[in-house]
Amino acid sequence: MPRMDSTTTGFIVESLTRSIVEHRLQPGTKLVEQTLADQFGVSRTLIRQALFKLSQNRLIRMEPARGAFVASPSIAEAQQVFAVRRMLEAGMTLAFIRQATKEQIDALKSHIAEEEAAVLRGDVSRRTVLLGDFHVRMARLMGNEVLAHSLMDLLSRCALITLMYQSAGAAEHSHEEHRAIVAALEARDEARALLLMDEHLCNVEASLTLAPVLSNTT
Amino acid sequence: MPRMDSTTTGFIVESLTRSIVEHRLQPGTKLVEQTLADQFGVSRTLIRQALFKLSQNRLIRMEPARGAFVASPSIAEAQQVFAVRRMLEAGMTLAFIRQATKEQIDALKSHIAEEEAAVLRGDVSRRTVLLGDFHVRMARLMGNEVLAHSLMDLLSRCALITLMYQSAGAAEHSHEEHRAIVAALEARDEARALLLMDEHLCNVEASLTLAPVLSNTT
DNA sequence: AATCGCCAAAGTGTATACACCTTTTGGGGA
DNA sequence: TCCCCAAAAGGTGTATACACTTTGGCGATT
Repeated sequence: MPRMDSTTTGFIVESLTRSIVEHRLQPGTKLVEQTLADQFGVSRTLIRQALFKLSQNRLIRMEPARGAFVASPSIAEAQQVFAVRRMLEAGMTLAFIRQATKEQIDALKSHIAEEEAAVLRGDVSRRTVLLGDFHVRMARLMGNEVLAHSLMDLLSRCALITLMYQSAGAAEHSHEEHRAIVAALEARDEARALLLMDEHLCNVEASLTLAPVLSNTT
Repeated sequence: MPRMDSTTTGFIVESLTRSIVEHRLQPGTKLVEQTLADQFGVSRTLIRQALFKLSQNRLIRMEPARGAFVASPSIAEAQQVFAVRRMLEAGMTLAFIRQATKEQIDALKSHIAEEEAAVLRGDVSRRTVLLGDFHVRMARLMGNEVLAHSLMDLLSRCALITLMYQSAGAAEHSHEEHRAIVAALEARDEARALLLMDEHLCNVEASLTLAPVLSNTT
């Protein structure tokens, strides 16, 4: 397939990411290059590029000469990912309160409205996407692309972690917590916003079937 | 070259990284695949893998159908990288103070000793490496590989940024600041350690020829 | 003299070929 | 029957071939 368009690899990455995050490919599944190549109608070259990118995102792990497997993050790794998120998002929250304009806060509010719409009409997959996007959008609104990119990375890993370790009443109230965070941001209440954000992340982590969470909050 | 060993690509990545970070390849330089392939004595396949990895690290940027170029991070990007480092390292400092054992603090002290040795014998390149490693080692000692990996990423970008924007008396006193941070860690003085770490990062950033720095500290 | 267009050279993007490693399977011996 | 080894099948790692895009220069046209 000569020069389909320059986003071919990106398309494959997106497609596989969805398959993993939406559970169509279970953790531990082996991804055979030629099989994927046939399915996507491309050569192994492009598949290998895509797999390599996914391995950088830690959504799959590649074992030399043995192949690529859908990642199955350990509990320890899950806790580390959440710990890093708490560090990053605490800093982000502070920066947001100090620098955000009214327009930026309004943008967050309209995101909350989108979340609510998805919740009300019971659109679970859309809701899941939006709940993750809330955090990335905060970073983007701050104009810090480096931060946004780091967070996106962590969030895709969180999606996988959530699916592996989710328990019964998982993170139903994330949307309400987001709303509370935005309220604190708007009130420019640093302490409260920090606390709410940290609690929120701890709640998400605690809703998994992992060991208890140690917060970073003072 | 059939199956040299499974670290061939890694070797090329390391080699190019050094070339970039040590200024043998200046920002903006085009990296032609066949030329590199000849130099390393491998095929373009492996070179492309290496370039792809470097582009994920943001040490190079790849333009579709035009090639790979040594990155030249903008001032804005530099500031964003430092902002993220401050967030991450503030959290790390807190966690370290709360969780670190005496052995872990001693490990940091011995790192400081290594730094001092390099400073005393005027080994500039070794000193540079160690000054960066201090931060990564802190993360490693905490047992958080996710954090360590994120920091390593940011540090390699910082190395490039430093080379692009360094001014005359660049970061000579980083070693002393590290020593002070470790002292605060040992004293379990949270506020002081946080302050020192934040100041340290601000100093590194301020020693560049960028616009003034806004700290995250309260 | 300046500009536009076309052609050739250089270089990237994708596919394919082939070498080597891993895994599995089947048969023979204890 | 069970274990072990060997051979074949399946799959990854690297090299190479070929298609397409970009770029620089030369010449014709205005």
